[in-house]
Amino acid sequence: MPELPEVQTVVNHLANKIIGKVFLVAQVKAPKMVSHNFAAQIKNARVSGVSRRGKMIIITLADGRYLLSHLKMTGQMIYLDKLGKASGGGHPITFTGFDVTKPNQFTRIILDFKNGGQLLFHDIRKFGWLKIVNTQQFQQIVSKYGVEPLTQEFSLNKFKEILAKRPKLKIKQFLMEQGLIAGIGNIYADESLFDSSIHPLRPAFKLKDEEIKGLRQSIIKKLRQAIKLGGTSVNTFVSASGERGGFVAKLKVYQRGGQPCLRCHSILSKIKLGGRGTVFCSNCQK
DNA sequence: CGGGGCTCCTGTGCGC
DNA sequence: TGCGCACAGGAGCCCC
Repeated sequence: MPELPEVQTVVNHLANKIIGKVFLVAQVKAPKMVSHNFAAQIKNARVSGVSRRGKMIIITLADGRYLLSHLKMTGQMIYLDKLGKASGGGHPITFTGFDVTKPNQFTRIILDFKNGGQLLFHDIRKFGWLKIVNTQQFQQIVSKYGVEPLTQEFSLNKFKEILAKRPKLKIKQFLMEQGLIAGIGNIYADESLFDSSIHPLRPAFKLKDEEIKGLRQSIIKKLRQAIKLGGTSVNTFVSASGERGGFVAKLKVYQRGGQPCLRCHSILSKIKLGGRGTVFCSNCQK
């Protein structure tokens, strides 16, 4: 599922392709996934920027509005050039037997640009969305996100400060709380906790200074590593050019429940925490 | 506040 | 072979 590194990967690709382009027509095959009157509102809008806040994709429009999108679990945004090819040099890949670099049965929204080029929004489960908002709505949405972990703002002091806001929350759930830290989901929460040897059920206020320091470093390290490798392709993630991510080979605990810990060879535990699968090593995460 | 559960949705993989 | 079901889970929502 797309988290900060995967969304950043998509944003990086899109930024190179669609800035300056003007939307022409929207084909909305799944009306629930878009905001009211979407097709009419997107028409003739010019893209002036592509960025990210947490796991949300922000496409800035030249007229002051914003096209926002969330990939949720299985969303994909694919850019096709005027020849209908997914540029970026990626090899075409398939998932559930379908080529993601062309429209298929999971293509929920197609946005055509003037003078060629298309943006495809694929989503098997239809949890993802696209919406157009004005400046005021945008400010309100963005203000609900917590600190960006890959910015200078995410200092050790800042981390301690936000941990103190929710002292009783289990550290894994804390890490996934978008209003506290933006962009971490199930994969990077589990991986960061393993990397820093911290048990996912520890209450935030019980972390020692050294552990907080280590966890912060692990979060930054894992997110940066994943961005460098183009994200993690668990299930259906692909970049905007349809490529799979390379971080999947670096996963140490995620989806490895019941398998040996790569550090101490104990069998990794798997539990449910807040409805989410959580894998950790009960021997080396304390 | 924390915790639990439900909801949206659909493909996959299991047991029988 | 095919049916039924648990599971995957981001995030909003509800209730206790």
